[in-house]
Parts: sequence; structure tokens; C-alpha cells
Amino acid sequence: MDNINQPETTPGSPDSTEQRIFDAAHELFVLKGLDGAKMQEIADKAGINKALLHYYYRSKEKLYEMVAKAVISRALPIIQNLLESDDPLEEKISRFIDFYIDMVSRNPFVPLFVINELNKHPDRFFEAILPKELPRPHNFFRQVEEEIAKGNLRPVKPQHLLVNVVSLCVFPFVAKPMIRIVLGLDQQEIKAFLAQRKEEVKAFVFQAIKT
Amino acid sequence: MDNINQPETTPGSPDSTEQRIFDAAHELFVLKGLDGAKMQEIADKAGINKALLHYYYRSKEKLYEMVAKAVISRALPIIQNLLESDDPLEEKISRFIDFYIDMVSRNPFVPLFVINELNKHPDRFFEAILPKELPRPHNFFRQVEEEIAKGNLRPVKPQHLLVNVVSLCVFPFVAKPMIRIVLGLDQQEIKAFLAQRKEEVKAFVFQAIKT
DNA sequence: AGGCGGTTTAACTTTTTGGTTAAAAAAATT
DNA sequence: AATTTTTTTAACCAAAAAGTTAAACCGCCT
Repeated sequence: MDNINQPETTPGSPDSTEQRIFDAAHELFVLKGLDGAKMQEIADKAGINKALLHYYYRSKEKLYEMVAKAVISRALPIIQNLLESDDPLEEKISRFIDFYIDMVSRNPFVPLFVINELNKHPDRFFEAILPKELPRPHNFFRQVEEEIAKGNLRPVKPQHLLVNVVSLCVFPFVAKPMIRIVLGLDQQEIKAFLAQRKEEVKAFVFQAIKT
Repeated sequence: MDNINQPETTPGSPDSTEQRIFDAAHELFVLKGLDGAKMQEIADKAGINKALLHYYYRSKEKLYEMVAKAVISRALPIIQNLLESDDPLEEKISRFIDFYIDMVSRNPFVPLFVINELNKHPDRFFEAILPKELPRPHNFFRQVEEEIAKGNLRPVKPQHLLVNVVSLCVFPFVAKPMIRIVLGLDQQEIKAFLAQRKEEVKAFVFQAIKT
């Protein structure tokens, strides 16, 4: 095992069995959750025997835990950086929206996974999965308040602004099938619709907060 | 059985065994999903023997299907009414936000249930659960376009406006535990925070769409 | 070549879980 | 009161799923 300079959550060399198992588990757990994904299924997808799962990862729980950790610890630092950079506020919000929508449209099941995990097993989540270092939106909040003081921004509670932006970015991708039904869109149309979200969200947010 | 004037999805008299089973199943399925909820668990919560579940509802699938139908058919007509009423647009949006946030804060797990169901078992959902009549936001869209034509509204795509409003209403409740962590709020504070959402969303949306 | 550690497999065991059955208890009907 | 019907239970069954084991395999070292 030569994973000396890799985080424990991304095990083994790039195409090792260990890694293949992890990737298969990652895909299936994110897609179906802990109960929905079956060990046999994971083994099949990884192209190996079921016993190997237990050889490399002691139990289903353990494997799940590592996957969950990897998912979380991949997303958090980027968010942290975006929020705490020293870019001017408007640019920061714009970048944040771009990044978030890019991420969510590439991995539409990840936010759902995190939300489910957090709602349904909060105990495990806090104890085993969340890292000590959490995004601190402190700098972002300060910036918002400064701009308000300068009169460049309508007085909005910075916490609500952050929640609003994230809501507008994430929810439409999570609720994609529902939107398809209600708006009566086909595969192509919903894709086009979601592709417009970056510009739409930016326009909506900037209009909402400008003085 | 005297459920002559009740929908088939709400069976039996108010405190019958049948109803108690249904209520228990409702709670657990909404909370944990099809795979997560176990028949024994449902029986325990209903205070009866496991065999009774199969006596009243043939199988887990059937029971789940009825619960899902009940959840859906409770919410859809109200949304339909809100969207298609002839209230003036601003009032309609305001009512919509009030209702949606009320509903979601009373049943925070319902939207998550619907979203999961729709993402993970779309086939079953379309065939067995969704009613024929779906909310048609047609009237709402027309109103938006009229107001834009009259110059009362910034030109926004009505579909995006609808999605934005729903996102702002639903997402914060679904993502409540995540918000708690990131904003560092305790039980009381997050409750207060979410209670502000109605006014916050209205202010945000109206500012975003006004000319 | 022969042994050694890590890797992989097939076959097995145990636990969980959905579902069944036959009979007892309770309620309704006569 | 007797009987029929509905409700409820305990015990059981079969399938699925997690987890285990012992033996085979494979690359490497000397």
C-alpha cells in the first residue's frame, strides 16, 4: 500500500482493487443510499468477489462511512475558499454561483445524498463524517455588511442571502424530475432550462440585493 | 368498512387498526423511504402484529404505494389552486409563499420524500403514484407575461420565476441541518431563522422582479 | 526452486426481512 | 345462545443480504 500522500478517504493506487471497490461503492451509495445499495451490487460493479469488500473494508457501515467522508471532504474546502476569498463581493457571488451550479450539474445526486444523510443519520454524521474544520462564512458576512453600510446594497441579512443563493443553485437540480413534470419539458428541454440557471440566478440575485 | 366518503388513500374509521397501520407506515416511509423503513418497525409503531400489515395491505409495495399516493394527492390540488386562481399576481405569489412555507415547515420530510421518490424510482412514480391531473401553471405564466408587457415587472422567464420561488421556499427547510452547521445555530436559533423565511423570501422575490 | 506476504475466490453461516398459515379471540349476526 | 365472520396472534418459511473461512493464486525475494 503506497497511499502515503493521499487522504485516507481515497485509498490505494489509481486502479487498484481497493480503489475500484471504493469507486463502485461511491457511485452506488450516492445514488441509492445506505439501505438501497447492496454489497453484492457493489462487488459486481467493481468486478470482484463479495468477500473482497470485507477484506478491504471491514463492513458495509465502514465502507459507507469512508464514502460519505470522501464526498463531504471533497466539497467543503472549495466552498470554504469561495466564501473566504478576498474577491469583491459581486465577483465572489458570481463565482460562487458558477462553481456551485457546475458542481451540482455534474453530480446531481451528491447534494441529495448529503441532505438525506444529514436528515436521517445526524448522529453518525456529526461523529464520524464531518471534519473538524467547517466552512466559516464569516468573511462573506462581513463583506455583505460593509457593502450595505456603504449603501451599495439593500439591507439584507447576510445569512439569508447566503441561504437564498445556495437554494437557487441547488434546488432546481435536485428537483429536476419534478420540474420536468410541472413544466412539461422533455429531456432536451429540461437540460436547456437548467443550463440557463447560471445567468438566471445571477440576474435574479443581483437585482434582489441592489439598492 | 365505512369509508364511503373518504379517499381510498385514507382508509378505515379514524382510529381503526387499518388507519393506525396506515399512519405508522406514513410516518416511517416518509422519514426513511421504502428501503429504510422495515415492516416490523411499522408494526411496532402501530402497536400490532406484523401479520396484520399483510392482512390489511397485501404487501410492502402496496402499502408504500398507498402512502405515496396519499402524500402526493394531498399537496397537488392546493398548489394547483394557488397557481391557477385569478388573484392579482403579487398577491398570488405572496399567498403561494405563505402556503408553501407553512406546509414545508409542518412536514419538513415530505418534499425530501417526493424528491427522493422521483429521483430513485421514477418509473413507479409515473405509473402508480402520480394522478392524471397535474398542476398546470399556465395561468400563472400568462399573468407574469401580462405584467411584463404592462411594464410592471422586469422581464423574467416565468418558468424560472416559479422555480426560483419554490427553491427559496423549500430548500432551506430540507437543508435545515446543513444550514445549522454552517451558520452555527442552535435549535432555537435555527427555528427563529426559518420563521423569518416568509418575509425574507417575499422581500427578496419582489425586489428581484420589480422594474 | 521454494517460501512468503499480500490478494482473490468459492462455498458456507448467520442475520435480517418480507411474507404465510393455522388457529385463537373478538365481534357481529341470526 | 349458537354460529358465522372479522380481527388478531404466534409460530413458521423462504429469500435476500451481510459477513466468514479456508484454501488457492500470484508476484516477489533470496
